Amino acid sequence: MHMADLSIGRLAKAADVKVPTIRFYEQIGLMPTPLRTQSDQRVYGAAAVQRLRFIRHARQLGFEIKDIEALLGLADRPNLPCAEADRIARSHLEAVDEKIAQLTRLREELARMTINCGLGVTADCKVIEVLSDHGLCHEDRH
Amino acid sequence: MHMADLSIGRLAKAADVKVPTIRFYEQIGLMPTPLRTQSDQRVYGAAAVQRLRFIRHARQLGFEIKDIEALLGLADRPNLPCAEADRIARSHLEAVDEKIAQLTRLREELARMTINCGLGVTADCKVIEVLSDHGLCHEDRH
DNA sequence: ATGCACCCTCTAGTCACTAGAGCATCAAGT
DNA sequence: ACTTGATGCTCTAGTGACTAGAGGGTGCAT
Repeated sequence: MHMADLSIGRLAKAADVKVPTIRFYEQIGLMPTPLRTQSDQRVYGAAAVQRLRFIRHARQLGFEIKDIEALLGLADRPNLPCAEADRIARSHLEAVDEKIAQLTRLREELARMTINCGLGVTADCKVIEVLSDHGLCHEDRH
Repeated sequence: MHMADLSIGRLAKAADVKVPTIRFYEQIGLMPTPLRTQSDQRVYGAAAVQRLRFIRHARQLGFEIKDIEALLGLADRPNLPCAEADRIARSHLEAVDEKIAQLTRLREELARMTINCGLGVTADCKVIEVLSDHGLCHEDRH
């Protein structure tokens, strides 16, 4: 065992990813199958830490695993033009913008719902009322 | 068959919900089991349209089905104080606010990633670079 | 009578994990 | 050397909210 070698638990700490998640990534082929000790325990090197951190960061940014696979493939071939990575990131950015806009509209509706509520009985409840009658809703995107 | 009665397909159109989704809601008990024709087809009345529209609107607002069940229960008992409905809506509003804040931070990082990218090769790609080295990321919430 | 849209049930798949059972192994302290 | 507790292993099944598909039956218009 090399000095820099890590058990799955240490890798998990080094990349801040849970142990079962690492095994799951291996199962779906996102992480390569590692070497094993004689007693069948996984052994990882520094490259695994790099790769797993990349994955974790991309997941936190909301990239799907398919996209991460593509990005990892690109990162491994530094001579390719980076237009593809850019395309993936830009299309993700668009999706995030759309999501923010949608959540902001939603927030307004929720705020209107709760602003005059919490004191009376259900019959006069703004929350129930707004949910019951879509015509009361000021949102026009659905 | 009453004049106002609807097949599942007509109900789907009336509430703008897909047919399999209605059957799914019935299966999990969110929609009541409807009457059937002699040939086993589901028959719905006006109440089903109301309920399904309520569900659809609440889902669009991002409420979970558990919450919707609770809200439906409250809507059926108009004499209860509406504090509970208000509590559900307010806690959902908080979650939405948090999500918007999170997505906004994320958006900034993505925008920084893509702003100088798309022209060179992968080795110089900002997207890959930022994902590879978390230290380059300005976000502090992870 | 023929076609076509609609309806039925049932199973399995999606996504990215998470939880749990049941067992083996390792590291540290006594 | 022994024990104890953390960590490791595999495997299956569950989550949420649907969605897709197989394989068939029904309703209505031409």
